[in-house]
Amino acid sequence: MTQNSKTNASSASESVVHRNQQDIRAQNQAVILTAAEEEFVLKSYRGATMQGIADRAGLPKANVHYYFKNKTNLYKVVLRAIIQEWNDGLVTMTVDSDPKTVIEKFVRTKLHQAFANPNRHKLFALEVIGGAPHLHDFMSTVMKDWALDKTQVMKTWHEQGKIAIADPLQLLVLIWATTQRYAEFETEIVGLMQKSAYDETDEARAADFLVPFILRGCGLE
Amino acid sequence: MTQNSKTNASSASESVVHRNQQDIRAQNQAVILTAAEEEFVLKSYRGATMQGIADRAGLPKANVHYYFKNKTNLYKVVLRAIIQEWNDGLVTMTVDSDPKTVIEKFVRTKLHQAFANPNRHKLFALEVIGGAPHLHDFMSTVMKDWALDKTQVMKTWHEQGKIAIADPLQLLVLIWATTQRYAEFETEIVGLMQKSAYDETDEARAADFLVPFILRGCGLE
DNA sequence: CTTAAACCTGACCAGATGGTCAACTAATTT
DNA sequence: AAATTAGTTGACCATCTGGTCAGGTTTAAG
Repeated sequence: MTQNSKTNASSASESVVHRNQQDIRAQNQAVILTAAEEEFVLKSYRGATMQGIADRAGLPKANVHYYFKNKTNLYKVVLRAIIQEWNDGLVTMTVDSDPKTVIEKFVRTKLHQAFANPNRHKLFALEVIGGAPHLHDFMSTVMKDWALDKTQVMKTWHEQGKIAIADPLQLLVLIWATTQRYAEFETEIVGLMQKSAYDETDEARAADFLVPFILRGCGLE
Repeated sequence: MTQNSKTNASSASESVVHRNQQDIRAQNQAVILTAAEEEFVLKSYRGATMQGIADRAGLPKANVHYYFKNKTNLYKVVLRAIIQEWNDGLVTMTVDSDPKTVIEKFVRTKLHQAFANPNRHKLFALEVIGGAPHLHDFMSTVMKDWALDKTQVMKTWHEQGKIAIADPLQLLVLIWATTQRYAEFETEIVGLMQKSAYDETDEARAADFLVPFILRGCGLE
């Protein structure tokens, strides 16, 4: 796959097709970012090498440096994609929202992201486990504000008797844990399922289990 | 803390107290292992340096090599402690067991381990996320056998109408995810709780939330 | 008290890795 | 089609790090 884009490029140039510079930039950057994501997940920050990323991308190492100043910069760009995805997965919830609807949508959204982009979730997890050295700022501002706002809403729901959860932060942690787990622990779960990779049905199977389970846990449904 | 044991050792030698060799071995190995666990969690395998581990242990680098042949060997010893703890946390469950009792005990045991030894759980998670290169053998034998045996028991429970879970593997994943999360994502959770570390009440708070939630989710209680 | 065994450590080395650069080719502009 | 800008890359280097080792000190055994 990664190899392909290189092969394609060469065969294309044989037929004297000139890629315009915008495409060259976009393509190469994309290939490098994907390669970097894989390498960082597999080897973690220090274990990942620029040479390894270059090999995965099918480009010479110096070319990687041409597009991304240095290793730390490349890593930061990868992290930015994670934060972007996190923001996209937000769900609006106010005291007037229907708890059941909101919670179900939240679980499904997070679960879908986990299956769609496991590597990003793995990378996020690696960061947090290692003390979030590069995400500390994001976590203590954007994420914290969002979380505290939402727990406040859920606390109100509880006071109104709409939900059986007295400590909403615990629920938030549980939902993140259960959904993201499918991405982070892909290796383990896939192994226990006796297969070599998730198939198209696994996200649905997880959702079918998780959604009713969590709603029941919340005293809904 | 780590620093202390060095300071203590020096001040002890001032008062001409001779540590016997068995104690020396045991103490130094213990200090090094703790230091290694921290360093490996914080920096991951490749990022951890023997010098860094030595500094944390308050010993010269060459001394670390004296007790543990090399970096890989030291890492393997640390991993062995993880597997040991995993085995200790097993719960016996047969088709005749009471689901509610067994599940509650399992959750509490895992949760207690998570709070008691967060670093080990973080290290385990780092391994799995990175594709479990060093735990592959353990996961595809011991862990798999145990998990498949237990899902079989739970499947029988379901057929007997004792439990509302049709897909026990999903439940197993959920329990692992929710309990271990408190260790793995310590940084994040502690931050959201607006404190700098877990206090004595947090394990109980997690258990009070998790146990009823999961039992309700299983259709018990 | 002598000898042996275990422990300790500063100094050193070889290999790996991030990063640079000069010379080159390809695309774009004028 | 000349000039300019963008992309490409092999070769090179400084630094970091795992690992070794010789010569030392401390503890234990005879």
